Amino acid sequence: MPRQSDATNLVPDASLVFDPHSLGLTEYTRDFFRRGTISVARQIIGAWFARRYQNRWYGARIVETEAYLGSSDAAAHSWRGRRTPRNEPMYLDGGHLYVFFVYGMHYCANVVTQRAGIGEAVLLRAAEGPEGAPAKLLSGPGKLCAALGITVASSREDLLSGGNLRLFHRKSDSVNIGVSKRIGVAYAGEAADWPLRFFDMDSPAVSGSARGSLGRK
DNA sequence: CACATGATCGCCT
DNA sequence: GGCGATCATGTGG
Repeated sequence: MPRQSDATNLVPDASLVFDPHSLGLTEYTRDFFRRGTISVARQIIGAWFARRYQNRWYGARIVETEAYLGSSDAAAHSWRGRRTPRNEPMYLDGGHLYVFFVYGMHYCANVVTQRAGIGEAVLLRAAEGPEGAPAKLLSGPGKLCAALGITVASSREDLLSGGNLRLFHRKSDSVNIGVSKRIGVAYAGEAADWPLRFFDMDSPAVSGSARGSLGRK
């Protein structure tokens, strides 16, 4: 058995197989991701994050995100303009993926926003699989990556170059969106209280137990 | 339901 | 050397 950190291209969960085209999904344009990070974080609630693996598509509907606002945001890896080998993908053009490894065992996936050199991104925190998938299979950023088999091997990938990772949306979808402070960033001073977490209030797959002031069980 | 804790390791100071 | 954009499991109310 390989150690976890050696696993770089994992198999997605079989329950996530789906067909993007039969669902009437379309892809975003580059300009969509080059806009304000908060807008992108809100608007990709309800979008489908998809990975092609061995000629099949696996995907899940995003139900929870967080915005990370670059150099002015003490919770962001790009705080004060910091650039390291790990966070370098944050500075790619909007529409790329930034994946990092935390707590010695989990991966977290972000969609880069704004233009190259800015360093902002949206963390994908939770999603729902297609019908039939276990309700809480992707109910957390680490679980989301595990279920889709995403690791740092996918960092730097472009969601808009016809590759194996993409983001789809359906034009007419409307979602009841809740807002709260971000999870797990208590160290970040006043930025810890900024209302930058967005979630589908009607989804049972939202991570943790706190679902905002209107939280439901 | 609300905490508390252990697991585990790459990254940065 | 310390700690983290997490998760599962445990305890107690």
